[in-house]
Amino acid sequence: MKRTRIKELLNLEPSGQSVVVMGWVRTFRNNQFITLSDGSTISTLQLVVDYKTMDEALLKRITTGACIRAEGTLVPSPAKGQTMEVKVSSLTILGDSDPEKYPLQPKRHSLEFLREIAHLRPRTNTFGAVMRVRHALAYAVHTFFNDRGFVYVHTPIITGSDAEGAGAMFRVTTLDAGNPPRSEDGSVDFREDFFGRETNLTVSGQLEGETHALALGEIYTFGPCFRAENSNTTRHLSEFWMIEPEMAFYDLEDNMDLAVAFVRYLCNYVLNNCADDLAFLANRLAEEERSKPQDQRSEMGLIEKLKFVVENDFERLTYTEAFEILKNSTPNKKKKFQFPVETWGVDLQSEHERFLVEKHFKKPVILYNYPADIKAFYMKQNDDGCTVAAMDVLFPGIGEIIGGSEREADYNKLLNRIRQLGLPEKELWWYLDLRRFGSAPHSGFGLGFERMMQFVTGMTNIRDVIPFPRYPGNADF
RNA sequence: UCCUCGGUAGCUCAGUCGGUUAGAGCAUCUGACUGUUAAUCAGAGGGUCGCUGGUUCGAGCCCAGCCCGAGGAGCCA
Repeated sequence: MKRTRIKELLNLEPSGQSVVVMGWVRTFRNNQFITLSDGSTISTLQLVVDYKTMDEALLKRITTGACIRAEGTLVPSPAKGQTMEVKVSSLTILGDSDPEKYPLQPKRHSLEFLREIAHLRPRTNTFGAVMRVRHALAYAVHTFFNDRGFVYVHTPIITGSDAEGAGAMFRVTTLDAGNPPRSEDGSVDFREDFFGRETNLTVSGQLEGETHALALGEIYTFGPCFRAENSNTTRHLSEFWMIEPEMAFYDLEDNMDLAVAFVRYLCNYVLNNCADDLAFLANRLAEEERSKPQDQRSEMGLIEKLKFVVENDFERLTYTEAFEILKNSTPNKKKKFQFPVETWGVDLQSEHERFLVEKHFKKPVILYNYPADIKAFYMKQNDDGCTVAAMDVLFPGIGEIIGGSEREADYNKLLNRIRQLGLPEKELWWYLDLRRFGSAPHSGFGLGFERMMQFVTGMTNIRDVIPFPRYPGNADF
């Protein structure tokens, strides 16, 4: 007989039909009741065994973590806690689990501890839910763009360009680290390396993405990015996944419209397709909030937060408008900010973004038209001569979830900026070529997939929304 | 990288002013019970107090250095 997954089984009418289930034992109570999980859903299935007739040696092997196959009949449950259960007629141990050594106990574990056993944490309720939501969110990304006629472009993971300056890069090399070939001046001779030049892991697919936007119209990338920054925070990873749409003929406003529609779609998709996992995560978050001091608790629960994003418009304002609000804000006047807001042009700190999003507007905020000096070289220079057509989408608790801009389409303006900043003009020849041959106004943005995951799941540490987090000092598993 | 806090049993933690044999709950094991819901009851085992050095008659506790973890900051998505 074929196995039925718990998710499907729970939709059946229990009427004594024969079923086969397989999964992992969560708890075994009273020598009779097995709580079984097979990962298909957050819900577990209760199996009932007859300890009087079952072989005692087999009974002893039903332990937390063991993998079993059970055959029996699906019947309504006489007790509270579940609507149906399986009366087991035969049970096989597929994989034993030594209870003295299995690290997961039927109790609450700290997320820090679970990070140390990242190979086993998907067996917990929390990480099971997170990973199912992660799948749904990734799927939603593709359906959103596919429905709108965007082309999914695979930009390179190994890259020769080190021009974007989005952060320190990881070198890719096959040279002997202990004894690399040297040039006459003593420096490492990368001409001898695998690609005949210095190569790194990509920090962003944007520049390559633009090449295809200026050929196919609307494209997006969705792949891993790598940054060798020594960042130790709850919202940074050395290896993370980023989604970067790039659209020909979009101006900054079109870009913002798309970003809002995108984020809304993702929230709505998860609300509609992950209800049970979301309910679990919402409850988890609520419990966590309860242990916080009152002034640090968030006003909305997880599900309300997602609905809020779906139903409400984001606040859009320019950097200059935000600057004025911050300058005249109570915390600034009372010198409560660690970094006071006084002169136009300063980069906004986390505390300022937080104030705008969490205190002043109390909703997601889009800031645009930033001072050119604090933004990247490729952004469209505005006519005012001092700002660029950049936009950042700021979310409560997470900060910047999207960063984007209209791109500079004018060859000379772009070249001047590259020279001004002393960037490697020669390396960027192909990027400049896009402006030499049939240049077009175009825009795009990058959405940090894990940051979106944080928002959607309510997990506060980014290391807990990716299966195997990489961060400084940690690349286990 | 900087700031703050932390590291005590498998897990989560307590440990007073530096003072006898380092504790609890859960987990595990043994027995009892047998319609349980992180089952319950009784009992048992389980410790390099992060590491190294120092102060002291005496250090889990004080000092120094190092390692590891968390939160915040910077960088950013």
